[in-house]
Amino acid sequence: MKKIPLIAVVGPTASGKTKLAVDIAKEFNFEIVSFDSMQVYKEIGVSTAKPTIKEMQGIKHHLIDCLSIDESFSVASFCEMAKQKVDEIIKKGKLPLFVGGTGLYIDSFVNNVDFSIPNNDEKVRDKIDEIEKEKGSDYLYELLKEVDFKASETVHKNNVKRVKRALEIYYSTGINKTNQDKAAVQNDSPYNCLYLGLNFKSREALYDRINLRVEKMLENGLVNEAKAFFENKTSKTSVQAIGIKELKPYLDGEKSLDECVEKIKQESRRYAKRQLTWFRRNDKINWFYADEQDYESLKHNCFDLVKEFIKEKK
RNA sequence: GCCUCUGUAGCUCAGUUGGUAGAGCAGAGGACUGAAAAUCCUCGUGUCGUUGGUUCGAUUCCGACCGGAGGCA
Repeated sequence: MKKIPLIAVVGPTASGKTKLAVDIAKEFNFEIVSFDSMQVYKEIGVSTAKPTIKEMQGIKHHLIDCLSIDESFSVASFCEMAKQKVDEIIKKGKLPLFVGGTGLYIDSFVNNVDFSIPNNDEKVRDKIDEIEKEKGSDYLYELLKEVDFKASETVHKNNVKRVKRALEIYYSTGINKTNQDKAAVQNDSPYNCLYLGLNFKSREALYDRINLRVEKMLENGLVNEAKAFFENKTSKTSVQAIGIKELKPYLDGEKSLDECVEKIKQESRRYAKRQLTWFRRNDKINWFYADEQDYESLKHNCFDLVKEFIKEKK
């Protein structure tokens, strides 16, 4: 069967993905689908560096502003929503252009990971938390060894969040994580993805951009956005947003604004580093370095790859 | 000007009763399948301010000098 072509612009935060994506979408009449765990939230736009209406330049953007901060989000929901969007776009005779920074999301979608078996259960999770309180996290790890020895070898003992998740999978379905993972990736993917990776040869250059962008966020009302955020009901997903959570001590009068802003910059830099670690292991990514060539030539190099990619598919 | 304290990893500081040193943070690399902007793992050689002296041997003791903080004038 012929595979559905997808194009994805990936890269660390502040590398310039938004602009490049819009330019590509304009050139080829694509619709943009965001794969970003935070840009889905309506109420937070400054901290998430969401594209403005002006930056979108009339290009249709999907999976931005579709949730409220009191709703939680997950890879599974993402894949479900993205599938719907991709189907719609294909039906229109167009192609989707994925843009974002949440590597897990795009890879899970492209590889068609199966999330159809529900294996998350609040009650089970509460029960596990209770066991942890009574007997400690080392005990949880011992349980995991019994239930899923292979997972206990992969998941580090100190990574309590993952230990708990593996136990949750087993206790809510009766099938352990190792076996479920195996089944989830068995399906052949209906997609063929062209990855365009945006990065900087100089880490320092990337970090300079990040720092500068945080300053711009402040000018654009980051503090007010954070203030409003904490006045509302939030979810365990949305509270993770960098740029918001770091301002809490300032809003509570515990730390100076400067201290908190420094923290935002630092957390953003670390986030960029983690993103790079994730993307680097994907050898399908075609990397472009924004500090090695000027934007116009970079853009045209991307256009060439895209042109070739969609020609093959016809 | 005199007195006291202080100068050790990018930062904050331990430490060596004299045998050339180690934590936290920062930083780098890595892992990652329903919270992923999260969570976790690994990695520490630096003229121990400079310069003389004592000593087999000094970052450690002594002197001088140069920074920094405080006190007295």
